[in-house]
Amino acid sequence: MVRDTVLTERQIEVLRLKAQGLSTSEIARRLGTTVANVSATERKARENIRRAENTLRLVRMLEAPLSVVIKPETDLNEAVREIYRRADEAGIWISYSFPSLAVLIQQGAGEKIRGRRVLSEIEVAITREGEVMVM
Amino acid sequence: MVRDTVLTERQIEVLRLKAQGLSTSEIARRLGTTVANVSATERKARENIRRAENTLRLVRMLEAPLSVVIKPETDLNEAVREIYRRADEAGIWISYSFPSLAVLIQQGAGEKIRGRRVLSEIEVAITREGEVMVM
DNA sequence: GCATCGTTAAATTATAATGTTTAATTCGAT
DNA sequence: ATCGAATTAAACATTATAATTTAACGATGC
Repeated sequence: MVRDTVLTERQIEVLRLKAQGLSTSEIARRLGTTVANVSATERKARENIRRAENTLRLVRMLEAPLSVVIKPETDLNEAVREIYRRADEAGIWISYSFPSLAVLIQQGAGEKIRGRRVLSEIEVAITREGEVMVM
Repeated sequence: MVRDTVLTERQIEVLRLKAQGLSTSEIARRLGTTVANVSATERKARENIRRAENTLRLVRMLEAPLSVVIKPETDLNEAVREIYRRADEAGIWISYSFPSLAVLIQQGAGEKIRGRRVLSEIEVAITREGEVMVM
């Protein structure tokens, strides 16, 4: 990894040629390999990019100065109120309105919330910048 | 990798405990291993995080709609003017002043520039947002 | 139907990264 | 100077990921 990224030289080369508008078969011809190979390589490259994004998000969460644990059986509205309260105590200004924060948590929690009821424990991280993330 | 990141479970665990303020030896005790092991694991974790950052920067460069190639023997000031000119043509507003752009390029180019003289070819990518990156 | 183009799956080989230990080293503070 | 805490290096076994091929599958246009 010459550039010190999570992509291999091959993956970078494929992405570069794709970005230049070349078709998969053209890239395959240039690199002297099969279309299937190029396609698979591009796929892995994009997986790695997604992983890199997830990594930075996780790190932000780990570094978050405040984490709020929502217990099972809590109502979603109560959970949101709790988050506001705790952030307030910590002197952090949440950058979301009540409804949009509720949506954010509902989506981030996935199966851990059904309707407005919290089914299993959720950990919510709040960054210094008021960003809210579900762990 | 449960969270689909470039970090391993072990690395995440070490980072989490570190973020909670535990000392290396406390973490070692908890994880049932040596201090050296924890230290090395944390180091690798941070390397991976840096790689993730570099990856996203590279991807932004690859997706950049404009790339300017600076030839050897060019004067740094001329290079900067060239970048402004080409961005202008492409309807992109460079978000840097002349001097700060010169500094940015000088730093990004490393050994490729000595003083104000470009020694070997430099490729500069310009994003839609006017961000400038040396490839 | 049948080319064309691309994606996906499975299997294999090659390559690279991880976790771990031991020992040596660095760094601050006292 | 030395004590405690942390980092680094070297070496190894283990595990994970990459690249590649072949074959099958899925669209899309004619």
